[in-house]
Amino acid sequence: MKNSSTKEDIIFNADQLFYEQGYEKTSFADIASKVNISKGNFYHHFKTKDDLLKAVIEYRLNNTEKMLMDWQIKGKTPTERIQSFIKILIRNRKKIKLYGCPVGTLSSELNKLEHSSKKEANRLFDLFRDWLKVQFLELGHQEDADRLAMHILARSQGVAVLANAYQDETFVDYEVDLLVKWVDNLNNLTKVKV
Amino acid sequence: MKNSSTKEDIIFNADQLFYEQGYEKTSFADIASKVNISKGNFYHHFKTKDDLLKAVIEYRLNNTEKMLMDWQIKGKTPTERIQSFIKILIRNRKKIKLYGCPVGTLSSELNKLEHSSKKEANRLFDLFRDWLKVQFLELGHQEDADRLAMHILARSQGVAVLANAYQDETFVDYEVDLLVKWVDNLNNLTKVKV
DNA sequence: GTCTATATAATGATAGAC
DNA sequence: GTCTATCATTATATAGAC
Repeated sequence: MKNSSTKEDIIFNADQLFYEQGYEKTSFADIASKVNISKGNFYHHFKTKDDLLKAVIEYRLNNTEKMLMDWQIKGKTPTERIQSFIKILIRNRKKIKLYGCPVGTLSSELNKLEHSSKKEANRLFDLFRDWLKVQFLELGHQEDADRLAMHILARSQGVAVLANAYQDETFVDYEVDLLVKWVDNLNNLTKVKV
Repeated sequence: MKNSSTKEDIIFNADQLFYEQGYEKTSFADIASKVNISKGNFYHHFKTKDDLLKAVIEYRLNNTEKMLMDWQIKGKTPTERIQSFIKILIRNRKKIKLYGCPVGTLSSELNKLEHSSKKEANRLFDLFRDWLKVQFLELGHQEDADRLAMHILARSQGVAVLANAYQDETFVDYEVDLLVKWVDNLNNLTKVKV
């Protein structure tokens, strides 16, 4: 495990650079200089740049899974858990303002590149989608749980795109309020139904 | 005007390629082959690639302005006009599914590249934002016309990102329905108020 | 495992003939 | 205005010494 530290360093820094600059724009030279290794050393750990991307996506998938499990434990009700998701826009708004959503922007880029890893990158969306769906199912939305999950995902993506375009953090706050109210409203309707 | 045809050809094809593949990924070779000119000829019309990007953005700005003026004339009420905007998601859903929103994806890419033209690219958002704001003002939303404009812009962007990620056109239809209902509801509330 | 040196291909860009 | 070279630079990737 000791000698895997450089590999982890590469993944960690590539993850950041891919987010901040985009995958295409980020060169091995960029990463090598940030990790403080030579470009040659690189290829001992990853055969190609695509290979590195795969590792970064896997890293992100793991981190996301951990985060979702954490939310699952800490939120006492589905509504509370959904709000953990919504509030991520607030928690990360500084980075979202600067670089957009890491999931959405990578997806957009890889889709345009027709990149072989685009499917894997979109699995990041699946993690959120499936997790949200579970919450809506618990709230009693048997019929449209997936639709509601997609809706809330789309709303979040839209907020990220515009916060990034306008470099505007306060816009995030306002839209998050709207989303929270939307969830509360859903919850109330459900309670009335039941 | 006759000899400007090649220049226009370049802009027209670059516009498409920047949308489909992204700005960074699209090379002069790509464009030259599509326009059927040599790479050398290129530099007679544009000094640099950045220069070409500026021309493409200007081209898009002009087209967008024309489209908005057209909607302004053809829509008889603000609600009808806002729906022209929303329905663009339906009209362009095939391309949105494949490449996302041309405005949003260019904005995201240029923001990550810290490109000198990012401000100009974001003016595309401004055109829609200002136009939508006018409609909401006419609907009587003096206080929050801009907020409503941003909200509807964000919703549209979110739909585009997810339709692209999931290569799903039907999702667009569903979200467009929700948006239309949202506008109708606003309109009714306004009428009641007045 | 890490380095230096290098191969190779593609990119944006230029020079100059026609 | 368009073409055919060609250049300089950068990118991914490899070879081989340590």
